[in-house]
Amino acid sequence: MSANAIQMTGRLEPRAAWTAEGCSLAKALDVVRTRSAFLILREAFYGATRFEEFTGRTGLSDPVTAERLRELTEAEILRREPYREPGQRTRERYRMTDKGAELLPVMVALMQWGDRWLQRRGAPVELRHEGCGARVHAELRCEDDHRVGVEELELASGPGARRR
Amino acid sequence: MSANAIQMTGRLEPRAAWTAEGCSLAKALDVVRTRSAFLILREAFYGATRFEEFTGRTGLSDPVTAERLRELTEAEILRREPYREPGQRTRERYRMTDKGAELLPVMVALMQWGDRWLQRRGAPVELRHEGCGARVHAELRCEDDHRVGVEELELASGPGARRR
DNA sequence: CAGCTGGCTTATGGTCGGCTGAGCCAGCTA
DNA sequence: TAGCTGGCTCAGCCGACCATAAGCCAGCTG
Repeated sequence: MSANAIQMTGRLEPRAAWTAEGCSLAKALDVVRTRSAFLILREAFYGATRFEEFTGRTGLSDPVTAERLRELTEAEILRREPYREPGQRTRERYRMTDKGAELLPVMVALMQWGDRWLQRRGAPVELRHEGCGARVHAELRCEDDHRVGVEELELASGPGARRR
Repeated sequence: MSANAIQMTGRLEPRAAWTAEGCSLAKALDVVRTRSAFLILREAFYGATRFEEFTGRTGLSDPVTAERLRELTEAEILRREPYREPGQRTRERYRMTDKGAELLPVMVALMQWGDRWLQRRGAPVELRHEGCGARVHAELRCEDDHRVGVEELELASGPGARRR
């Protein structure tokens, strides 16, 4: 067993007896699989709401941006809502739903991995805890609030597992 | 400003004055952008090391598996090493490097989002803390160990920012 | 009422990600 | 020596992802 692999317990042992069919990771990737979707979500977290902001800040083309916004809205990660600036006509803007907001740990985790392994001089952008000002990162915790490393993880069958 | 967006501080305000060029998230996505790469990493975390395990458990075809293993090895996320089972010839297997292991929070975060929003009956597979047995999840913390929600985040310029 | 702007859509084409099906090579086993 | 198995490679194809270039429409501003 590799040093960086997760231990198996209970009904998941032996590994040869099951596959990850119906896996939540695969399902999540079916919803947000593309680079463009991640970039649009990044900008949504950064506060972008208007079409032009999304294209301008991500460098994506108009057609891709439009298609992705449609898909993310369809998936209820973004919500379209009308708005009106003074002296302007009514337009649509895009805001994060709670479902979308819960993708934040994914984004932060990816970003910090990039900061650590792919940048020379460290993070170009840092996340800070408002008020306290300390840097923010994503980490694994158990419900008893212990910090958890790879070697301390066990896999177990959950409530959504298919019985056979 | 949307309720689910991050606040800006200091040199990052106003947002119109900067773009996320050189962003770590985009760089990370350049390394692991495909569904197949995520699935292979999932299986590597679950303990797979041999070519046949990767193809069998992910459902990916041979050519894609081979190409992805090559790319992940090239990116130093996996490491090839020779091994030999008794009465067999020497073969190669793939193991996670430390760089690869640090992608675990990304995988866990994606998986838990899928568990929460895309499954009917909850997680098919659960992660537990070895020994203590409590369920494990990914979350955001600051260096002072406070739990951090979306509305409590601030963006600031980091050491790797481009000055102009 | 002409023009401009924001927010798109349409058309076209290149590159990438994935599949199937076939073949190849090393070395063990019969 | 012939076959089998694991770990691949090669060829050919299709659909998804992304770009560029152009056009469209609503409604404000001159």
